[in-house]
Amino acid sequence: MPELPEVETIRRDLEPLVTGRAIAAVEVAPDAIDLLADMPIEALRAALTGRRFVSLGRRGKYLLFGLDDGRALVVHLRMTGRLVHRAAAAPALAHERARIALDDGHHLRWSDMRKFGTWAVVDDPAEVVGKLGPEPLDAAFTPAFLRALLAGRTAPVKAVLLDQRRVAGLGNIYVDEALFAARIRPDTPAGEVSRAAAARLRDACREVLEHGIENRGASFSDYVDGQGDPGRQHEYVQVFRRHGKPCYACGAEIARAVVGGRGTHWCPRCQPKPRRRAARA
DNA sequence: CGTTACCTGAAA
DNA sequence: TTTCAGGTAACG
Repeated sequence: MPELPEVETIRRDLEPLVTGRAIAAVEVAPDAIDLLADMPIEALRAALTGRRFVSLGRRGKYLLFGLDDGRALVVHLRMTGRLVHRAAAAPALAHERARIALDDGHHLRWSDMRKFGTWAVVDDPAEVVGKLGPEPLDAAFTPAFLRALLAGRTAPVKAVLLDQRRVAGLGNIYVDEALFAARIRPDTPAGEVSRAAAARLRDACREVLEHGIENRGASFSDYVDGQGDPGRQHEYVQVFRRHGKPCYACGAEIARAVVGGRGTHWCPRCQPKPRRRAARA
């Protein structure tokens, strides 16, 4: 469900609502064991109850809740996880499986239809996020960095962008949108992306993510923000899930195929196959 | 490297 | 009934 813009929107929503708040109680549904990577529910409850939230950060698609004992609650929403701030008396969310009671009469409610999301309390968030690639909105994500990432690889450029160890935070929506904006076909072998195209792609990644944040995320199905409201970015996508419809730029029919194991959308005219270096006569 | 599994519900 | 889903880890 959530990619960088969706997780960042939730982070910005929740940060002022949880920072400084103490944790009065933690309730986890009995069938929510798989929520926790390694920790028994009782250990989670003991680690959180009585603690105070001191910060809320994000790395890639992870939310990092800093605790006043120096540890951190690290949450990943995977496909359908939701984290919503609600008055304590508010009715349960659909598929609600956990809640954190704050000391101001509100809850952080957790729901997760597909049960893929994870929580972990760790001494150092690097235990979880240490292997991620750079943030695409940081200065370290330069054209030269991206070019080096792609160089020499035969995997589709889309697969490289989706690999969180190489760049952190891009997912299926924003990769398709960035490749459209950069006029690169998603199945192009990464090593065949030209220097100029790689430079366009670097800018395109940043632009689509920034637009996604400005529009508070894309709600194609399950994503909601920290208040439980959908975003608007799905109204502005150029190619994602638009297969069979006309390209806004040229009118050609948007195509769909599986690339890198994921449903992939592109404009066959705006994103032509790269011109192979002419064979020597 | 690509494929499969994890789980549930909506859409085709 | 079958396919598909915004993610990732574990396979071969």
